[in-house]
Amino acid sequence: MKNQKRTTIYDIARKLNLNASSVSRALSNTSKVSEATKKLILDTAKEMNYQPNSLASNLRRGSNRTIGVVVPRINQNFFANVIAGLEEITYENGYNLVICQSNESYEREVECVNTLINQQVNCIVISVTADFKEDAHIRNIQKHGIQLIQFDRVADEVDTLKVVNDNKQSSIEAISHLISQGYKRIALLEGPQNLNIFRQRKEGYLEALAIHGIETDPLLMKKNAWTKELSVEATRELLSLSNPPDAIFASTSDFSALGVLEVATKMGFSVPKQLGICGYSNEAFTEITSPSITTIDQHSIKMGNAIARLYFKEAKSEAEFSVPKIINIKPELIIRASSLKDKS
Amino acid sequence: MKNQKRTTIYDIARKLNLNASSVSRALSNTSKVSEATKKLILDTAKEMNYQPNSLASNLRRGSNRTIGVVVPRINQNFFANVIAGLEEITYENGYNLVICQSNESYEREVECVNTLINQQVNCIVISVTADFKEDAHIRNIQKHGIQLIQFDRVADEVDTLKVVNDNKQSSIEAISHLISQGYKRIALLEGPQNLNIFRQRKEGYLEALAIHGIETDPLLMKKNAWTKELSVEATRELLSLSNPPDAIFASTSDFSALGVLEVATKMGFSVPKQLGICGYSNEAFTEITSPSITTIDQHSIKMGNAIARLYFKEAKSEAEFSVPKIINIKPELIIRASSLKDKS
DNA sequence: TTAAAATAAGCAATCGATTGCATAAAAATA
DNA sequence: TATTTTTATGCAATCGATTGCTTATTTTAA
Repeated sequence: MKNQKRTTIYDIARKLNLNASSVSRALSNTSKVSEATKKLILDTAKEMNYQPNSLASNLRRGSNRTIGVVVPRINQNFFANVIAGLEEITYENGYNLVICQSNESYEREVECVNTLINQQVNCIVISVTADFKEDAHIRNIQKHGIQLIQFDRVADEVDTLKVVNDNKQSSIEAISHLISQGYKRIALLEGPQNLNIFRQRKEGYLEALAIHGIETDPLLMKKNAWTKELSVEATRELLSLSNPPDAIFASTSDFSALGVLEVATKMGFSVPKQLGICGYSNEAFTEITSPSITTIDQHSIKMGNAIARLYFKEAKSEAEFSVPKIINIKPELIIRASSLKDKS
Repeated sequence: MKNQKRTTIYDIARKLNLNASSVSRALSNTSKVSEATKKLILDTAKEMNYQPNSLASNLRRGSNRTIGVVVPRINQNFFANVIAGLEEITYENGYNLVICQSNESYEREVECVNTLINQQVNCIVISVTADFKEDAHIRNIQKHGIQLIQFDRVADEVDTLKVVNDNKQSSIEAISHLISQGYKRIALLEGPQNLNIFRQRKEGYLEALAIHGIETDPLLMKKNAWTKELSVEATRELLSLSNPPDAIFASTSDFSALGVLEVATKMGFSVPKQLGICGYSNEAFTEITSPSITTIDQHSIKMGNAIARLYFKEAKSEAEFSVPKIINIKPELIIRASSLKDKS
């Protein structure tokens, strides 16, 4: 069974005393085959359990109806959802997805990209690693005439199609909400600043404070607090200050926010009365913690949809496709108990 | 830029006044090329930004170093983790993953499988839909000489490599634990019985009760309660019985268990004092509900690893690979507050 | 009945890399 | 120096499907 030979169009042609070209035409249903032989060919194909060899036809046509995806982690909620959203639309269009994960390693990301280039995918959809160093591999995609769409974590300086959240705006909304609830000393847990998304969230934080005439305090801005562990650490330091914050914006993730909540509870700060909390991503669990956590929904599935639609629109238009174009998906502030000082 | 031509080995050969075969040999680093020309070729390849065309070489070699995966939903925790586990090992071996989701639709599953067959993947890894009808498409994979590994939700009657959880055993452990805590009327939320995993979990439930000499009560076994909504419904009915259960085993998922918890709380049953709860899958949130939920961890990442390792072991052995072989991953009962009657 | 038009089917090149076989050149041996 | 062995390179077929061009056959029009 291992070395069983597959049926090819030549096998079908031989059996019917026809030429392979006729079989090909019958199968692809293009003109120039009589109805009678077409039926004959289709029946024999089914009978012989024929399955077309995509490798061959893709090689010939120079396209393989495939979109390659490179993400840091497949099993991270946000990325899994974006991929699900992508899959929905690509499937409708008869395309396939090849998925790679860079595991937050720059070297591995480069390898993934190269593999996808070799596979001649029609488009590469990428969200770069936190470990991002150079953009040569990204530019190389374009050099090979492959459509490129960056999303969420993007290399700003490369001109490509981009689908992003408006991180700055959502931060502004989150902070404004906290301020409107009466919180006055708002701390920030930052992510690595080499990633655009974390830079933008910080900008939003700073701008919101400025708008409301609140002075910033360097003591309240914690760098690199982007895992639950790091966040626990940072929160402990913040809450030990002689003048501790009365709210914490965990701009990196809901996991960080969860860390904040745990430490706060342990240290006897009541949430939201003494400490307001806002996370980021709207992970499923934020709804069921006590108190539930205020957070920002990134509409990840919609984002996936938008990326795929962008590709199919751009790819089908004959226009120059390299016109830089940025699609902004508006995130949504989900207000829950952890930031409702008013009502507590 | 759109129609930019890619560099091929012929371009390199022409530039160096060599034959393409030498270029190919130099690049694949097989013998029979002098060190001098090899260096020359490699340098020119880099200079010309050459990327091999995998389609061509795969066609020629008849293999494309790719594993196809078909799962019901990419963004479901369990599957996302299995995929992550798969990816880890396949990457180490220089293979790629092509991922498809069937969206719990049988028709779509068949399509996915066909696409993967056409793509000549080396192996198909599949977990079937709840909507499972016939196994012709699964058998077809084998007919085409493609390695096949089923996992978790498997079509029992097809002889293939399988990687599964011991669902029956884990159910027995869960129920035994509940009994040991003093619960006496234990209800079961079942999943669709056309899926092996749900049948096994039910078997385990029945067997555990039998072992402990507890009679079963048909009123306590709720069919098809496998989403949070259905589970909420079922729980409401159960708790409205004149003689309600004192524990509920949500064998379908933690989401169902969450539904149980919510209804119980709303109806004034205190958990775990009056009602014990056990879920399934160890979703992240089970740790942070109040009370936290007892559940069963399926070791999903390890499962993905095991599947991939199985393939690479079987694929490399020259032995008949179709020997049916089943790998059992032992799930682990994670005991949390929701089932600790003793201490409450 | 014959010429023109339309249709059906075959031929052969092509996509790019791989590989068995043949040959030329260099190295080793006699 | 002549002969054998080794090494490096070229030639050409191959993987399977697609497609422009040609030829054979049928249909339609004159």
